[in-house]
Amino acid sequence: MTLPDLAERQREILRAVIREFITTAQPVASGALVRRYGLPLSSATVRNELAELEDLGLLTHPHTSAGRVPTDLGYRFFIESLMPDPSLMPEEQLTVSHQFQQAQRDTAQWLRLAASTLARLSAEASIVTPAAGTTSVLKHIDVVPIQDRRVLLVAVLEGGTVRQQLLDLEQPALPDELRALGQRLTDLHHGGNSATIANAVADARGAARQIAQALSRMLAETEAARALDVYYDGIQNILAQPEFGLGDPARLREMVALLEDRTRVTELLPLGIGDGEVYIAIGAENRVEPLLDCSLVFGRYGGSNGVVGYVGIVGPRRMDYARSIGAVTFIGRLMTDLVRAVEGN
Amino acid sequence: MTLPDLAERQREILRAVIREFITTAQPVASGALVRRYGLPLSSATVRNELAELEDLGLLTHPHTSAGRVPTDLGYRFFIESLMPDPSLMPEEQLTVSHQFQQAQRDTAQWLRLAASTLARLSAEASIVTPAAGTTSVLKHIDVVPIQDRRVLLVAVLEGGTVRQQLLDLEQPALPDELRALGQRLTDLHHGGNSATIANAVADARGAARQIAQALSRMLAETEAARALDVYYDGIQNILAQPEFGLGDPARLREMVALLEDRTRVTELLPLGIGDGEVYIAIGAENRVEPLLDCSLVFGRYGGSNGVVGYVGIVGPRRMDYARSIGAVTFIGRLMTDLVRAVEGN
DNA sequence: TCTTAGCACTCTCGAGGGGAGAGTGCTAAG
DNA sequence: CTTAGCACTCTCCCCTCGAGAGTGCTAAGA
Repeated sequence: MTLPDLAERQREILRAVIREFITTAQPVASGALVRRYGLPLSSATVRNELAELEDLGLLTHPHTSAGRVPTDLGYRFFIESLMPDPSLMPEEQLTVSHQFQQAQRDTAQWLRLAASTLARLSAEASIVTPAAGTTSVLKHIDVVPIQDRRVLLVAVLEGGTVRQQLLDLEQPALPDELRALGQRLTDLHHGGNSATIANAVADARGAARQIAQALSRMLAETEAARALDVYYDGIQNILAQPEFGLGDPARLREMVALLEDRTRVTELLPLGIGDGEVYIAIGAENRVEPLLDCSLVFGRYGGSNGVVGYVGIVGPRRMDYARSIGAVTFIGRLMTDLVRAVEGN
Repeated sequence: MTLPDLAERQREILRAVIREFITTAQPVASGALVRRYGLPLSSATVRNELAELEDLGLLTHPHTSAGRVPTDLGYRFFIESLMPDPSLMPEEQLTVSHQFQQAQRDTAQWLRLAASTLARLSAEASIVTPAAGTTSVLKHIDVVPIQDRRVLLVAVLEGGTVRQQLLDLEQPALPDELRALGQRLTDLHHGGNSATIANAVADARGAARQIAQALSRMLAETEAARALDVYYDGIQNILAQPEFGLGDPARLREMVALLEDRTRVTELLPLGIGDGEVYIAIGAENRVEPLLDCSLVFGRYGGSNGVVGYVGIVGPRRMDYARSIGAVTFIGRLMTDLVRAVEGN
């Protein structure tokens, strides 16, 4: 589907239709366009242009005597060649950056903040996944004594994730011994992943062996659980959309169920896109059933060595694309900076 | 408001009305009761009894020719003296315990699992807060080198929370030095809180001083941020309730907004209750505006030394209280066990 | 005294029927 | 090429009305 060429006046009118529809959620009438956008034309002329835009597939009619509504192609055209600069206002950028700096420097909090900020900026629902590579790489291991044989394993992974796990040692150990053990294991397994650590288990004995086993399993589980570690926010914004709030409640429920089900949300991620790119799926372009009436705007962020995460927005087709793209781009950049900082690049 | 005494037949009828209303969400007719519960009575007799229950304030009428609906007092009576044993089935308990054991032993994951399990068991929305004392107490500190002057501070707190923060040291340090520093700081500040560590800052120099400052601030922030660390799940279940789905969409939105706003959710927590108790607010009994048509079922869990968290369910007045209470009690007990394990008791 | 059949009465809910209003498409004139 | 004018269409809201469900009351029966 290639995008048609349009005369400047038609571009102007299409832009106005989409702007109007985005704010009112009502089919746009020719008269309203003339009135509200001060076009130097009569409504009849506008009607002729609208009819032509409809022939080109950019607009539709809900029924004969209703105003015009953009089609998916219409939105696409808008995004490709009519949209204003989507950058956030400098003040907004500053405010958001400031919030991220003020947040405790903790990955989970950053992710939560990213999700809530995206939701607030776009007034839609947001999705954020943690940055992670395809395999988890160990950076540091620490063994914290809890009570005689019981210890807490704390593992810092490449990318800044921190994992913890309780473990009951076969033999009791003194805090100093545990400390030394943590140090030795860090030296030994630094840079290792689930597989390499599993290989090294054979060479170890006693507590070191036990911990290495636990570590290997933990890293494997981390990779498996990664898919489930998804942050979302702004479901209330979906409920506020007139097209969803007034429509079929079962459909609405399905949408929310999809967002809440962390195993399914990951189906939405545009795994193919590159850094800095923005992926946009309009309406039926995304394949997930309950979201056929929704649009997705996703960005990717991440560090150098294949460590990537996604930030995205889910809203009605009628969403403010410029704003969403601006928000996704900006938050994505912010998250990239944070990941890079933790990585040490 | 004291609860009235009822004859056995009235108790039977009230129980049937509530059971029926919970499943159908429709006003209950006298005829339907006779038909569906095999009462050895005519509908006229049941009508007389219903009228009396209404006089006692346990039931109401939406309008003259409609069936009966329980009042808040009716639900309260049901919970106090009509409800069956709320314990979950042994198989369910086993399944859930198993899931918790299988989960990675990670506090955040446990909390998430608790929220989703509660939501699934009760088919309502759930809220879970992490276990935390009124002040954060340090248990272990670790300094992980990232890149020359940049380090990652990892602090393990009493109760199993793990906090992390990036820090740029004034002077570069070797990994071994950092390791020793972590060890020294752990020995020094173990058992300390934000205030005691702040006091000790004056005595320290260089990196130790910098880290102590960061630690103190981190602990203070942790206490402040605790209120924001809330897990919820099952919003889709709220949307599935006919009383909310078909009603005012703005009202529905307010409810979801309340759940999503972590600063406000904490207003729902029954700070006064004891361990093992279950707090139940029916309808208008809870003070939070958008939830006047909802009931809350909350439990408290926690360790010995004032470290407590909350698990709860939010649903329509018409919720299955036995099931909700059973779920809250069971998950609360599970969480208590987990916290105790991390504490080392 | 308790139970129940019978019946009048009330209220909701859904279907059907205009009428107003908004908006279009077309035609013909400027 | 633009635009005024007009017939036509479709939605939406309001009204009505009948069917159905359910109650409250009364009077008869056990």
